[in-house]
Amino acid sequence: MLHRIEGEQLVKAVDLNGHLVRLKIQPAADTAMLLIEFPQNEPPEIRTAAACYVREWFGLDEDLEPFYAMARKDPLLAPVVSAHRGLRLIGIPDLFEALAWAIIGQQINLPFAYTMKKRLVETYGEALPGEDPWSGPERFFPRPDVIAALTPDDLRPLQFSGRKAEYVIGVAQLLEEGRLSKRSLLRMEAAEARETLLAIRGVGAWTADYVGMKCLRHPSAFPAADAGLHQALKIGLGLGRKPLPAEIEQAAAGWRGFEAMATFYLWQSLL
DNA sequence: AACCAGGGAAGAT
DNA sequence: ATCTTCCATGGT
Repeated sequence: MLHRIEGEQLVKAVDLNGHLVRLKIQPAADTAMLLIEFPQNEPPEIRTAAACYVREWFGLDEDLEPFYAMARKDPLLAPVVSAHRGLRLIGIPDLFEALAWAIIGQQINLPFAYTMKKRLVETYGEALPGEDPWSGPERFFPRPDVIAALTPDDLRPLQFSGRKAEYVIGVAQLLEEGRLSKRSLLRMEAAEARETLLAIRGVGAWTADYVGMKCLRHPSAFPAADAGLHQALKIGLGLGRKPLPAEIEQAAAGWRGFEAMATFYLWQSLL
Protein backbone atom coordinates (compact mmCIF):
# COMPACT_ATOMS: atom_id res chain seq x y z
CA MET A 1 0.00 0.00 0.00
CA LEU A 2 0.89 3.67 -0.06
CA HIS A 3 1.72 3.68 3.62
CA ARG A 4 1.13 1.49 6.62
CA ILE A 5 1.16 1.68 10.39
CA GLU A 6 3.44 -0.71 12.28
CA GLY A 7 2.89 -0.19 15.97
CA GLU A 8 4.13 3.34 16.62
CA GLN A 9 5.75 3.56 13.21
CA LEU A 10 4.34 5.06 10.06
CA VAL A 11 6.01 3.61 6.97
CA LYS A 12 5.86 5.27 3.58
CA ALA A 13 7.89 5.11 0.40
CA VAL A 14 8.67 8.54 -0.99
CA ASP A 15 10.47 9.92 -3.99
CA LEU A 16 12.94 12.54 -2.77
CA ASN A 17 14.51 14.22 -5.77
CA GLY A 18 14.71 10.90 -7.55
CA HIS A 19 15.89 8.98 -4.50
CA LEU A 20 13.36 6.28 -3.74
CA VAL A 21 13.46 5.68 -0.02
CA ARG A 22 11.32 4.00 2.59
CA LEU A 23 10.79 6.35 5.53
CA LYS A 24 9.84 5.11 8.96
CA ILE A 25 8.38 7.87 11.10
CA GLN A 26 7.67 7.65 14.80
CA PRO A 27 7.30 9.97 17.78
CA ALA A 28 10.51 10.57 19.71
CA ALA A 29 10.03 9.62 23.33
CA ASP A 30 9.29 12.47 25.76
CA THR A 31 9.58 15.19 23.14
CA ALA A 32 7.30 16.82 20.63
CA MET A 33 9.57 15.68 17.82
CA LEU A 34 9.32 13.04 15.16
CA LEU A 35 12.06 10.55 14.43
CA ILE A 36 12.62 9.65 10.79
CA GLU A 37 14.46 6.41 10.17
CA PHE A 38 16.32 5.57 6.97
CA PRO A 39 17.13 2.02 5.84
CA GLN A 40 20.71 2.88 4.87
CA ASN A 41 23.03 5.84 4.98
CA GLU A 42 21.60 8.59 2.84
CA PRO A 43 23.40 11.80 1.94
CA PRO A 44 22.57 14.87 4.03
CA GLU A 45 20.52 16.55 1.29
CA ILE A 46 18.21 13.54 1.14
CA ARG A 47 17.81 13.59 4.91
CA THR A 48 16.90 17.25 4.64
CA ALA A 49 14.46 16.54 1.81
CA ALA A 50 12.84 13.83 3.92
CA ALA A 51 12.38 16.25 6.80
CA CYS A 52 10.83 18.80 4.44
CA TYR A 53 8.49 16.16 3.06
CA VAL A 54 7.28 15.15 6.49
CA ARG A 55 6.92 18.79 7.57
CA GLU A 56 4.71 19.48 4.59
CA TRP A 57 2.73 16.23 4.80
CA PHE A 58 1.69 16.96 8.37
CA GLY A 59 1.73 20.75 8.28
CA LEU A 60 4.35 20.90 11.03
CA ASP A 61 5.32 24.49 10.24
CA GLU A 62 1.82 25.79 10.84
CA ASP A 63 1.12 27.53 14.14
CA LEU A 64 -2.12 26.07 15.51
CA GLU A 65 -2.65 28.71 18.19
CA PRO A 66 -4.40 31.33 16.03
CA PHE A 67 -6.83 28.66 14.86
CA TYR A 68 -7.43 27.47 18.41
CA ALA A 69 -7.99 31.02 19.63
CA MET A 70 -10.78 31.32 17.07
CA ALA A 71 -12.14 27.80 17.58
CA ARG A 72 -12.40 28.10 21.36
CA LYS A 73 -15.02 30.80 20.89
CA ASP A 74 -16.96 28.82 18.29
CA PRO A 75 -19.59 26.59 19.91
CA LEU A 76 -19.44 24.11 17.03
CA LEU A 77 -15.62 23.84 16.88
CA ALA A 78 -14.80 24.13 20.59
CA PRO A 79 -15.58 20.52 21.56
CA VAL A 80 -13.95 19.20 18.38
CA VAL A 81 -10.62 20.99 18.84
CA SER A 82 -10.67 20.04 22.49
CA ALA A 83 -11.02 16.36 21.56
CA HIS A 84 -8.30 16.48 18.89
CA ARG A 85 -5.86 19.01 20.35
CA GLY A 86 -2.55 19.04 18.52
CA LEU A 87 -3.91 17.49 15.35
CA ARG A 88 -2.59 19.07 12.18
CA LEU A 89 -4.04 19.06 8.72
CA ILE A 90 -2.77 15.88 7.10
CA GLY A 91 -2.03 16.88 3.54
CA ILE A 92 -1.56 15.17 0.20
CA PRO A 93 1.67 16.74 -1.03
CA ASP A 94 1.51 15.19 -4.51
CA LEU A 95 -0.83 17.11 -6.83
CA PHE A 96 -1.76 14.10 -8.97
CA GLU A 97 -2.58 12.03 -5.91
CA ALA A 98 -4.67 14.86 -4.44
CA LEU A 99 -6.65 15.39 -7.66
CA ALA A 100 -7.07 11.67 -8.37
CA TRP A 101 -8.19 10.98 -4.81
CA ALA A 102 -10.69 13.83 -4.92
CA ILE A 103 -12.12 12.61 -8.22
CA ILE A 104 -12.30 9.03 -6.98
CA GLY A 105 -14.14 10.25 -3.86
CA GLN A 106 -16.76 12.17 -5.80
CA GLN A 107 -20.28 10.97 -5.06
CA ILE A 108 -19.35 7.55 -3.66
CA ASN A 109 -19.01 6.34 -0.10
CA LEU A 110 -15.59 6.56 1.47
CA PRO A 111 -14.91 2.83 2.04
CA PHE A 112 -15.56 2.13 -1.63
CA ALA A 113 -13.38 5.11 -2.58
CA TYR A 114 -10.51 3.65 -0.54
CA THR A 115 -10.98 0.33 -2.29
CA MET A 116 -10.78 1.99 -5.69
CA LYS A 117 -7.66 3.94 -4.74
CA LYS A 118 -6.03 0.79 -3.40
CA ARG A 119 -6.73 -1.01 -6.66
CA LEU A 120 -5.30 1.89 -8.66
CA VAL A 121 -2.14 1.93 -6.55
CA GLU A 122 -1.64 -1.82 -6.62
CA THR A 123 -2.29 -2.06 -10.34
CA TYR A 124 -0.33 0.92 -11.62
CA GLY A 125 1.89 2.10 -8.75
CA GLU A 126 5.58 1.27 -8.82
CA ALA A 127 6.68 -1.02 -6.01
CA LEU A 128 9.66 -0.25 -3.83
CA PRO A 129 11.90 -3.33 -3.64
CA GLY A 130 11.63 -5.25 -0.42
CA GLU A 131 8.43 -6.87 0.63
CA ASP A 132 6.47 -7.03 3.83
CA PRO A 133 5.02 -10.54 4.13
CA TRP A 134 1.59 -9.24 5.17
CA SER A 135 1.06 -5.92 3.42
CA GLY A 136 3.14 -6.46 0.30
CA PRO A 137 5.70 -3.91 -0.91
CA GLU A 138 5.36 -0.21 -0.33
CA ARG A 139 4.10 1.44 -3.46
CA PHE A 140 4.26 4.89 -4.89
CA PHE A 141 1.14 6.56 -6.13
CA PRO A 142 0.95 5.88 -9.89
CA ARG A 143 2.93 8.30 -11.98
CA PRO A 144 0.91 10.63 -14.24
CA ASP A 145 2.69 9.38 -17.36
CA VAL A 146 1.57 5.82 -16.63
CA ILE A 147 -2.07 6.80 -16.13
CA ALA A 148 -1.98 9.25 -19.04
CA ALA A 149 -1.29 6.34 -21.39
CA LEU A 150 -4.42 4.42 -20.30
CA THR A 151 -7.90 4.43 -21.78
CA PRO A 152 -11.06 4.46 -19.63
CA ASP A 153 -11.55 0.78 -20.43
CA ASP A 154 -8.30 0.01 -18.59
CA LEU A 155 -9.80 1.39 -15.37
CA ARG A 156 -13.23 -0.25 -15.68
CA PRO A 157 -11.97 -3.51 -14.11
CA LEU A 158 -11.10 -1.44 -11.03
CA GLN A 159 -14.79 -0.39 -10.93
CA PHE A 160 -14.13 3.13 -12.08
CA SER A 161 -17.14 4.59 -13.83
CA GLY A 162 -16.47 5.81 -17.34
CA ARG A 163 -16.59 9.39 -16.13
CA LYS A 164 -14.19 8.91 -13.23
CA ALA A 165 -11.78 7.12 -15.55
CA GLU A 166 -11.95 9.97 -18.09
CA TYR A 167 -11.38 12.59 -15.41
CA VAL A 168 -8.41 10.87 -13.79
CA ILE A 169 -6.75 10.09 -17.13
CA GLY A 170 -7.38 13.65 -18.29
CA VAL A 171 -5.71 15.10 -15.20
CA ALA A 172 -2.77 12.72 -15.68
CA GLN A 173 -2.39 13.94 -19.26
CA LEU A 174 -2.40 17.61 -18.20
CA LEU A 175 0.35 16.89 -15.69
CA GLU A 176 2.34 14.73 -18.05
CA GLU A 177 2.19 17.40 -20.75
CA GLY A 178 3.36 19.99 -18.28
CA ARG A 179 0.19 22.07 -18.70
CA LEU A 180 -0.54 21.71 -14.99
CA SER A 181 1.88 21.62 -12.09
CA LYS A 182 1.85 22.14 -8.35
CA ARG A 183 4.73 24.56 -8.70
CA SER A 184 2.79 26.86 -11.00
CA LEU A 185 -0.35 26.67 -8.83
CA LEU A 186 1.71 27.63 -5.78
CA ARG A 187 3.04 30.70 -7.56
CA MET A 188 -0.52 31.98 -8.01
CA GLU A 189 -2.84 33.69 -5.56
CA ALA A 190 -5.25 31.19 -4.01
CA ALA A 191 -8.19 32.50 -6.05
CA GLU A 192 -6.29 32.22 -9.32
CA ALA A 193 -5.14 28.68 -8.51
CA ARG A 194 -8.75 27.79 -7.77
CA GLU A 195 -9.90 29.15 -11.15
CA THR A 196 -7.13 27.20 -12.87
CA LEU A 197 -8.28 23.99 -11.21
CA LEU A 198 -11.96 24.70 -12.00
CA ALA A 199 -11.11 24.85 -15.71
CA ILE A 200 -10.11 21.16 -15.61
CA ARG A 201 -12.71 18.65 -16.73
CA GLY A 202 -13.89 16.70 -13.68
CA VAL A 203 -12.94 19.45 -11.26
CA GLY A 204 -15.81 21.42 -9.75
CA ALA A 205 -15.89 23.67 -6.72
CA TRP A 206 -15.66 20.83 -4.22
CA THR A 207 -12.61 19.25 -5.85
CA ALA A 208 -10.83 22.58 -6.36
CA ASP A 209 -11.30 23.49 -2.69
CA TYR A 210 -10.36 20.00 -1.52
CA VAL A 211 -7.08 20.22 -3.44
CA GLY A 212 -6.58 23.76 -2.13
CA MET A 213 -6.88 22.37 1.40
CA LYS A 214 -4.91 19.16 1.18
CA CYS A 215 -2.25 19.89 -1.43
CA LEU A 216 -1.78 23.64 -1.81
CA ARG A 217 -2.47 24.27 1.91
CA HIS A 218 -4.54 27.34 1.34
CA PRO A 219 -5.91 28.20 4.81
CA SER A 220 -9.15 29.62 3.41
CA ALA A 221 -9.97 26.73 1.06
CA PHE A 222 -13.46 25.65 2.01
CA PRO A 223 -15.43 22.82 0.34
CA ALA A 224 -18.77 24.14 1.60
CA ALA A 225 -20.78 21.55 -0.34
CA ASP A 226 -18.92 18.62 1.23
CA ALA A 227 -21.17 15.80 2.43
CA GLY A 228 -18.92 15.10 5.42
CA LEU A 229 -19.01 18.72 6.48
CA HIS A 230 -22.80 18.61 6.23
CA GLN A 231 -22.89 15.50 8.38
CA ALA A 232 -20.70 17.17 11.00
CA LEU A 233 -22.93 20.25 11.02
CA LYS A 234 -26.05 18.12 11.25
CA ILE A 235 -24.65 16.40 14.34
CA GLY A 236 -22.84 19.35 15.88
CA LEU A 237 -25.78 21.71 15.55
CA GLY A 238 -28.36 19.05 16.39
CA LEU A 239 -30.29 19.79 13.23
CA GLY A 240 -31.62 16.31 12.54
CA ARG A 241 -31.19 17.04 8.81
CA LYS A 242 -28.65 18.35 6.37
CA PRO A 243 -27.82 22.04 6.90
CA LEU A 244 -29.22 24.62 4.50
CA PRO A 245 -26.74 26.77 2.55
CA ALA A 246 -27.55 29.72 4.82
CA GLU A 247 -26.86 27.60 7.90
CA ILE A 248 -23.48 26.57 6.51
CA GLU A 249 -22.63 30.17 5.76
CA GLN A 250 -23.65 31.20 9.25
CA ALA A 251 -21.64 28.43 10.91
CA ALA A 252 -18.54 29.36 8.88
CA ALA A 253 -18.89 33.13 9.25
CA GLY A 254 -16.35 33.23 12.06
CA TRP A 255 -13.86 30.91 10.38
CA ARG A 256 -12.31 33.46 8.01
CA GLY A 257 -8.74 32.45 7.30
CA PHE A 258 -9.20 29.08 9.03
CA GLU A 259 -11.83 27.41 6.86
CA ALA A 260 -9.52 24.55 5.89
CA MET A 261 -8.54 23.72 9.47
CA ALA A 262 -12.15 24.02 10.66
CA THR A 263 -13.30 21.64 7.94
CA PHE A 264 -10.48 19.19 8.66
CA TYR A 265 -11.26 19.10 12.36
CA LEU A 266 -14.96 18.61 11.66
CA TRP A 267 -14.11 15.66 9.41
CA GLN A 268 -12.10 14.19 12.27
CA SER A 269 -15.12 14.53 14.53
CA LEU A 270 -16.94 11.99 12.33
CA LEU A 271 -14.38 9.19 12.84
C1' DA B 1 -36.45 -0.61 -1.87
C1' DA B 2 -35.06 3.79 -1.40
C1' DC B 3 -31.78 6.83 -0.33
C1' DC B 4 -27.23 8.36 0.46
C1' DA B 5 -22.31 8.83 -0.54
C1' DG B 6 -16.20 13.76 1.22
C1' DG B 7 -19.85 15.77 -7.24
C1' DG B 8 -19.67 17.20 -11.88
C1' DA B 9 -20.94 17.72 -16.84
C1' DA B 10 -24.24 18.43 -20.09
C1' DG B 11 -28.59 19.84 -21.34
C1' DA B 12 -32.79 22.70 -20.49
C1' DT B 13 -34.93 26.93 -19.15
C1' DA C 1 -26.92 32.58 -15.14
C1' DT C 2 -29.56 29.07 -12.73
C1' DC C 3 -32.15 24.73 -12.56
C1' DT C 4 -32.60 19.72 -13.84
C1' DT C 5 -31.07 15.37 -15.40
C1' DC C 6 -27.91 11.84 -15.97
C1' DC C 7 -23.84 9.43 -14.74
C1' DA C 8 -22.35 4.73 -12.13
C1' DT C 9 -21.55 2.04 -7.94
C1' DG C 10 -21.44 0.25 -3.13
C1' DG C 11 -23.23 0.79 1.55
C1' DT C 12 -27.17 1.21 4.88
